[in-house]
Amino acid sequence: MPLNKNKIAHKASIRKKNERLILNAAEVIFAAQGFKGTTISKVAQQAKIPKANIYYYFPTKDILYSHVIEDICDFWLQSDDFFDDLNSPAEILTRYINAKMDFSRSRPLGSRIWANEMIRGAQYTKDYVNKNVKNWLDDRIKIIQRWVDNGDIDPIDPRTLIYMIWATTQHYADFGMQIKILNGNKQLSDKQFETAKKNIVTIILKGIGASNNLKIAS
Amino acid sequence: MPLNKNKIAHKASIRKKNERLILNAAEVIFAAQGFKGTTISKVAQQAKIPKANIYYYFPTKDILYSHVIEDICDFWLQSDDFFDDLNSPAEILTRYINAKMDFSRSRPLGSRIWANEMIRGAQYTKDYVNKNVKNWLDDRIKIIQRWVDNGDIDPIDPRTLIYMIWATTQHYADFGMQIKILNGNKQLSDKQFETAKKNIVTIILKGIGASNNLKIAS
DNA sequence: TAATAATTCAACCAAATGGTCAAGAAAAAT
DNA sequence: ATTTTTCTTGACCATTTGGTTGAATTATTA
Repeated sequence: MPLNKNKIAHKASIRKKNERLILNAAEVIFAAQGFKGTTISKVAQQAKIPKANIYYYFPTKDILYSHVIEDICDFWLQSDDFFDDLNSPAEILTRYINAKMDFSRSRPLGSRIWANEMIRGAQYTKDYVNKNVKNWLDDRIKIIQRWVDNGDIDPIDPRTLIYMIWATTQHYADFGMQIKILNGNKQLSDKQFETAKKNIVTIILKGIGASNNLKIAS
Repeated sequence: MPLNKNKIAHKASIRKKNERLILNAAEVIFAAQGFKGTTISKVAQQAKIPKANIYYYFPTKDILYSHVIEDICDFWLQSDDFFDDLNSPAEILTRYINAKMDFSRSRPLGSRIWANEMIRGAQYTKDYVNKNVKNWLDDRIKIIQRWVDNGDIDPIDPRTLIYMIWATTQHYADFGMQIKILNGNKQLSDKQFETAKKNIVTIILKGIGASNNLKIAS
């Protein structure tokens, strides 16, 4: 039955396609309006399908929201991989900061939804933070602590460093509007954004004493 | 008419007292639930007064919200004063960062409401950012640029530095719940918080080359 | 082709919510 | 003491919103 695979693939494709359509639309609305501010009608409008259709794929608003959150978490696991343990502190941190900055620019919506979640008390994300994020963080803390113990970098608190990187990089997504207004109501140009990236990397690397063997970007 | 002053004072006091009561309650709810998630009933419950009473002092939810925002802005003008131009870069930035960190710890609600505002596109705050915040920022940029030109600090982009400080310090307010969960579900202790403050100051000062003539905190 | 399963969608419903009102209680002014 | 003003509050209303239903349409299978 060589057709079987195709049939299944096609069957799944209508559902998958529509789920994706709805999730993308929902991401836009949740990011801009928050959980309560998001109505299924607005999502439907954004997705250009009738409202009842959304309920066909996602039985409740809560379920839709958790799928959006899950989506975001899946995506973020990628950027986390940029923080490996194969290179020098300076190389690893440069890569990680740049990756997080690029995510903030190319996909700010997820970051905003996440920020909203945390502000509201991590109601839907407590478990995820408690498990995945905490594990990830604890691992990186160990890595950074090893750098400190080896004398590769200054004796800084690893946790504070990570928070600093998260805060600074995600600021460019979460506070994009503020940055835009303060930039004369113009989105940061590619050049401005690259300047920001370079400066952040430079300041942090030097700040923790990790830039010794790297040329400072001019 | 020596009583006149008293009368007015007293007259004003009932209103002022209740407005304050309501604004404080509203701040709690707006911070935790966002604009749409806040209902006047919840605010009333928080303030322990009947709902209609709130409408007596604040005719609409929007008006109540803008008063809360105004309140926050007024308060923040204080911390801005910590960034003067009378001392060395290291002293000024240390003072400013510490002040912002302390605000994040003692009054996180305002920061969260502000973050929510920015995420949602600064709908109620565009003018304020465009005027007051922008002016303040442009002034500080000039100050920092002077430091750079004088060779007091490394040649960094002043704007990026300020954003870094804002992001990092406000992270402790906005992402308080995340930080708590990642700290084993315990709020940061005073000692942990002081460690964070010290580390942030140390990393930033060294990162911009301003710590030359300051002893590094141990 | 006939039957079955998956998908679309207008119309509907109950609960929640922003906001109103009018009547009574307290305070202030005369 | 009484009139006027300010303040309080339960009851009420229109709109919005999360969610349902059932019939029509399209796709899949036998």
